[in-house]
Amino acid sequence: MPERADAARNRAKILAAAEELFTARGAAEVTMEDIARAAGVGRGTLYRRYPDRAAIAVALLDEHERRLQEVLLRGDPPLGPGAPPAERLAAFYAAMVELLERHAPLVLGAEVGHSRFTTGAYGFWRTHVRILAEAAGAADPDVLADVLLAPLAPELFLHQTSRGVSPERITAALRTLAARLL
Amino acid sequence: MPERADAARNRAKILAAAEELFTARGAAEVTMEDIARAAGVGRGTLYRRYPDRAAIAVALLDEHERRLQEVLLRGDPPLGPGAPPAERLAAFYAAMVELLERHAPLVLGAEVGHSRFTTGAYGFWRTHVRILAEAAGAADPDVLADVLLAPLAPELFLHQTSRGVSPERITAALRTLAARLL
DNA sequence: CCTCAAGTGGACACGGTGTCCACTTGAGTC
DNA sequence: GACTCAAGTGGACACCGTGTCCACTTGAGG
Repeated sequence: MPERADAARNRAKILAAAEELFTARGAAEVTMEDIARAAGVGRGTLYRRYPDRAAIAVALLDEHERRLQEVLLRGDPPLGPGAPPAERLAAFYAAMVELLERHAPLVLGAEVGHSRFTTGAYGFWRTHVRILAEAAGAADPDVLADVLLAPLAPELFLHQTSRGVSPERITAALRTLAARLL
Repeated sequence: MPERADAARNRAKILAAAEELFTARGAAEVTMEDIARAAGVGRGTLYRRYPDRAAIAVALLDEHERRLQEVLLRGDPPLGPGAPPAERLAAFYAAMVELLERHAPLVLGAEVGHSRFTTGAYGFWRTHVRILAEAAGAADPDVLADVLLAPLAPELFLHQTSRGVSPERITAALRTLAARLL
């Protein structure tokens, strides 16, 4: 059965309020109660849908990530299939940096707790990179995939940019990483 | 003025109790109150020295890290000065993986909050790696240093080992990383 | 208009945090 | 060995965020 009209309205209010708060203050500084109040909704209503902040951040990110995942699977090269692995990896890095740039607070919010590696998205990125590593004939692609994804950790991205490092420099460094390793 | 005798005794009790609890349950599952009780000490006494769990974990790690830092600065090659950058980086990776293997719960505990990059130790590792990158003539060593350190994130290490990846495989993957990039 | 399941919201109990302050204890002094 | 007092101690307290629970409201289909 479909969602009731008022429920859908509240879901939208919650997501809008949460996105606003996350980007304004950073996910760590936002409580469930803040979100409920900002959305004009009771705490019970909030918990009915989202067990914690991470779930809300994941919901907010979902759309953006899905789009990138789609392109990786079926888009044009070099992001999509067709280009040599090293170039595809470099393109993937560039896309991820851009995603971090736009949604870093959300990505970080999605990792409340220790969720980073257990989230569905990480599994997807991991598989993608592992397949690239395999295609390039790398030794132990399974471990290499994690190593290649490590520099995309959102805390690192935030730390670098807060130190004044531009996203472009990060992308450039990752491009050489891709070129050297695959 | 030096520390009073009872104070020193309590500090020792606190550190011993904390180390035990951290390794037994993982830092996230240990409260300040747990530590105080296990050490047979009041909460006030605990807070007098350590504002939070991270401070305790840092104190516990300090000794181990100092030893490695000493070797990096003044030990024999390839860890110490003298060997080519790529080899020194590989040796550093191996030493860090070993340190993670032995003290992963502590390293993770030391990162409660977002401290990873603001801790003194990270700065040291970062400088070390940056100098190696410079010596190897890499472009933008400043950014590369962070990228090269990213695969040593303790959460990643724990995730990998919990998936059944042996520390040796991790070290091997990092060795090729070092060889290719410097 | 009626019904009832879906949805709502706030009260509540719980657990951890960090502070505060009255008390105790150790170490120098004579 | 008694005296002094700053350093050190510990537990009571107030606060905050979490997650649950349940009596009430609301919307959609008959």
